[in-house]
Order: sequence, then C-alpha cells, then structure tokens
Amino acid sequence: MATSTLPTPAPLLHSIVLDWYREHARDLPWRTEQATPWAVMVSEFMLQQTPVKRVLPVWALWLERWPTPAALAAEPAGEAVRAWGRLGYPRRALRLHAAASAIVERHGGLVPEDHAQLLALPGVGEYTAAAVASFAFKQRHAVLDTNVRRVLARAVGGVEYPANATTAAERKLAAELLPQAPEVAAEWAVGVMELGALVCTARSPECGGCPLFEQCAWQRAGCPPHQGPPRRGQTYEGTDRQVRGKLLAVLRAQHGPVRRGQLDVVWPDEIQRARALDGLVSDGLVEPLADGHYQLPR
DNA sequence: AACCCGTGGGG
DNA sequence: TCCCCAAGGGT
Repeated sequence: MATSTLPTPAPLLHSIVLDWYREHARDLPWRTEQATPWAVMVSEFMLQQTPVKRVLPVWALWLERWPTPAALAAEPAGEAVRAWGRLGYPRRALRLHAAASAIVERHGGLVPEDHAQLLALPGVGEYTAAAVASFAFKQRHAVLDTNVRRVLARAVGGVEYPANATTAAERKLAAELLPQAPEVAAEWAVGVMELGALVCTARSPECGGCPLFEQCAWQRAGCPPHQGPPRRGQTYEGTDRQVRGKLLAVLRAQHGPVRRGQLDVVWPDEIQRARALDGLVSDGLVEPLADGHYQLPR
C-alpha cells in the first residue's frame, strides 16, 4: 500500500497546509484573479533561480509592455534580453521570447492548458509545466520545486535536505500526496511551496512557527544534520559566467551596435573574454555584425 | 549524470 | 566578510 509510507494521513496534511496558506500567503501579483496565464508563465520563467523580491518590479514592467505572448513575439529577442535586466541567466529571456513565438504559432496566441503542450515550449521543463497548469489553470499536477522538495524531505523523509537531483521516489510521493479535486490540488501545490519559502527554509527554518511541527519526521528524528554528499556550491568569481555577465551588461546598456573595444575593456584575459563572447553568440544572446560591432539579437 | 548558465541579498 | 542559495532548464 503506497500510502502506508506516510506517517501522517494525507487529508490531515492537506487541511493543515491549506489553513496555514489561507492565513499566511503573500499577496503576490501573479496570484491574483486578474493574472492571466501569460502573466503566470512570465512569473515562472523569472522565478527560475531568482528570488521573488527581485522579480516583482521586472515582472510588472514586462507585463505592462507585453501583456500577451503576441506582443512579445512581435519584438526582437534582444528587447526581451534588455528588459530582463539583471535578473540573471539571460538565456531565460531568450527562451521566454521563443516560447511566446511558439505560443503564437502553435496555439493561436493563447498559453496552452495542456501539460504536454506546455512542456514542449522552450524554457518550460518539468517544474514550469506543472506550475503553469496548476496555478494558471487549476489542474491537478505534482509541482516539485526546491521548496516542495525540501518540505517533503523534512516533513515526510525526516532529513534536512533532499538529494541533489529529483528522484523517482520524490515524484511518487508528491503524486501520492495530491488531493483528488483539481482546485484543491492546485491550492495544496502553492501552499506547500509557500510553506517552504516562508517557514521551512533552507538556511534557518522557523520550526517553532511551522504548522507541520507536530507531524514533521525531521523533528521527530531530532533534526539530524545533512548527511549525504555535500551540496556543491557553485563558484562564480573568475568564471565564464561572470565574464558573460559583464559583456552582456555593456550590450544591454547600449541601444545600437557596440564596438569590439567597448567589450574588450570589461575583462583582461583575452582568451577567456573571447570564449565568453563566442558563447554568447552561439547561445543567440549576442549578434556579431560584419564590421566588428556587436548588438543584442534582432 | 554532471555541468553550465547571472545576480544579488541575507545569515 | 564570506558563503549559501534562490518557484530550473538544457545539454
């Protein structure tokens, strides 16, 4: 029996999390009634590895300028990269632009409701497809992001952190925990995520204020510290990523073509600088011109 | 599967 | 200060 692995009956977990969410949820603009599926999708792209606080202002400007996929698709990809600003991982801007184009071409300009069609869009992976289907269309999907994985690892698994990569066991557990009614499942999904974001945080969880304190397997086990392989921190200083960031910052600030010399000054190592620029070009983030100039893609 | 991809804030 | 990590996706 699958549910026998749960220390707490699922319906109890549901009511606890839903009650907590209804009282403590942040009122984020992409959660309002008037938020369109496109607005939800834009938020999900921006929230991939970028904190809510930094996303908020960019999201608002973005939707004011491009309220529909067609509006974004009608502009050069470089405008999306520019408007992305300093959210980080600018390939997401490129993919969001490509997703908008695909939505116009394949789906008549409307964000598709079907999970498989969402998953087929550029930049939409397992998490984002489930998130859009759940949050925008109130469907029943397991939404497994870093917050949910951490909550389940602790509350059910009894460990401090989940594995580095999502496992089949996690997917199975998340599917088992889904409430049957789609609307309830959708609220459960966002509720667990919110709990992970506000209470069951990675660094210093506020277990004293956690609604799941009494049923938490990690608490029962005495909050044992993380055991497995170290969660590798990603170095940044001196990497190609840093160089790419500096190069792209120059191109974002300038509206027309940029001379090669303006790019050369951002990084002393010529080899690495060239490699980073080549990478940006091959990624489609930068367009080389014939006369030694560069610009954001058109 | 492991690695690459930006940026900034909080503990 | 320094380090961790933040609603991941693609290869």
